[in-house]
Amino acid sequence: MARKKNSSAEVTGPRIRAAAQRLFARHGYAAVSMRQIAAEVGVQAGALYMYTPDKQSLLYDMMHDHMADLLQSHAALPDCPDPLAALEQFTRFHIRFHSARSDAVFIAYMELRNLEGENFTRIEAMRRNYEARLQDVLQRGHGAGVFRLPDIKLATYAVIAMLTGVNTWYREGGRLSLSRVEDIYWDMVRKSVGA
Amino acid sequence: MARKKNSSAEVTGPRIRAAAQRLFARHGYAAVSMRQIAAEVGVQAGALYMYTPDKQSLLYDMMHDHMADLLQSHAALPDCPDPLAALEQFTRFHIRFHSARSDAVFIAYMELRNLEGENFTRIEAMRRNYEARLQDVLQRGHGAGVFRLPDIKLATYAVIAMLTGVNTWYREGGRLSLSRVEDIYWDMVRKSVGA
DNA sequence: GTCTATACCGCGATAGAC
DNA sequence: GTCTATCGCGGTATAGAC
Repeated sequence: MARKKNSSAEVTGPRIRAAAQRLFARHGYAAVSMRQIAAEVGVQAGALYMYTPDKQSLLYDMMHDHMADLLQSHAALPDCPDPLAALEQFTRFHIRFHSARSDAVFIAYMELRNLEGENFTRIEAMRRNYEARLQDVLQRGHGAGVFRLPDIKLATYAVIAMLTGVNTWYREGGRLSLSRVEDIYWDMVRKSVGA
Repeated sequence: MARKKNSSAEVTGPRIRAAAQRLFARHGYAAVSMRQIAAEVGVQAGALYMYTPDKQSLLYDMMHDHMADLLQSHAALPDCPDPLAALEQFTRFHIRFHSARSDAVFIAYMELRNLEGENFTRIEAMRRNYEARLQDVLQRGHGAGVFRLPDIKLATYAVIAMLTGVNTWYREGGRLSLSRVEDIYWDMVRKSVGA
């Protein structure tokens, strides 16, 4: 196409989304104003409305993109017929994927209640989809006698909560490398399901 | 004392705090207005300022009271010299205490970033104090050879995250009684620390 | 495509009547 | 102790110039 490259139109949209994500993660959706986002990008507040119909869409779109990326990336993993290998794969994938996107993850968990109507329903469904994939692994392992689980549903919640908790304290360049963190959590997850 | 009972002054204060807690938990501190709180109580917005100097104090006070209650209730538990018994005690205490106060717990975890200056520092210190008590138990058990832990600090984070996760799904009158939930989580916690 | 200007609203907080 | 009225500010979103 003969479209001009580096036109500011092609660059301002992504910059707005990036600034919004950073600010929403830091201060919370409700506490961030359109004026703040505009200032961060270096445009006037009115100019934002060339790129988003409103503030709510800014939130919904970033949450949707994040969840779609999560589901797609997880689906792209190689098949693991062995439940133990599948659980290890899930554990390492979850930690690695989430640690690389701390702002988006934080927003996805904290700002659900600020989604209006249909928006909430759609994101919630994607989250349940993801959790169901872990539950399938646990169910398979339980059926095969590889795991010893008092309750599949609660084990799913427990493992997800444990893994997602990594994001509350992990910072790059800290005491432990990410792959060491993966190792340690995998050890605890494996034990917790009785494998 | 000859003070009149049921004067509205003795009743309005607590009602304001209760309404604020309910609304903050449901919609988030930043999204709730003083007018909404007043409407919930059935007074005008201006009347709130007889009971709180400002909106921020409303948030800080409820978080402080919650954390103080948590620390005091935990300190009141009987001593457990045996690390395994101590970990079971902590597990059951945490689940039971938190499930009975879901609004306060939700606020304590979600609204930390809306505390200004000193307020943040003080609440954060109380939270670290509570987590240190779990870490002590794990440390003792590790030293005694009762637990097998790859990393004490991460195990603390993992157990806290797992247990606090109960609040995201547990509802009274659901499929499982609270003491059954305690049993199931205790089973997973015990296994995860290698006991 | 971005600006300035602005409409319109609701915010936290205060003052003074009752 | 609660009301009404109001201040000053900043919110989202839009209109029209450039």
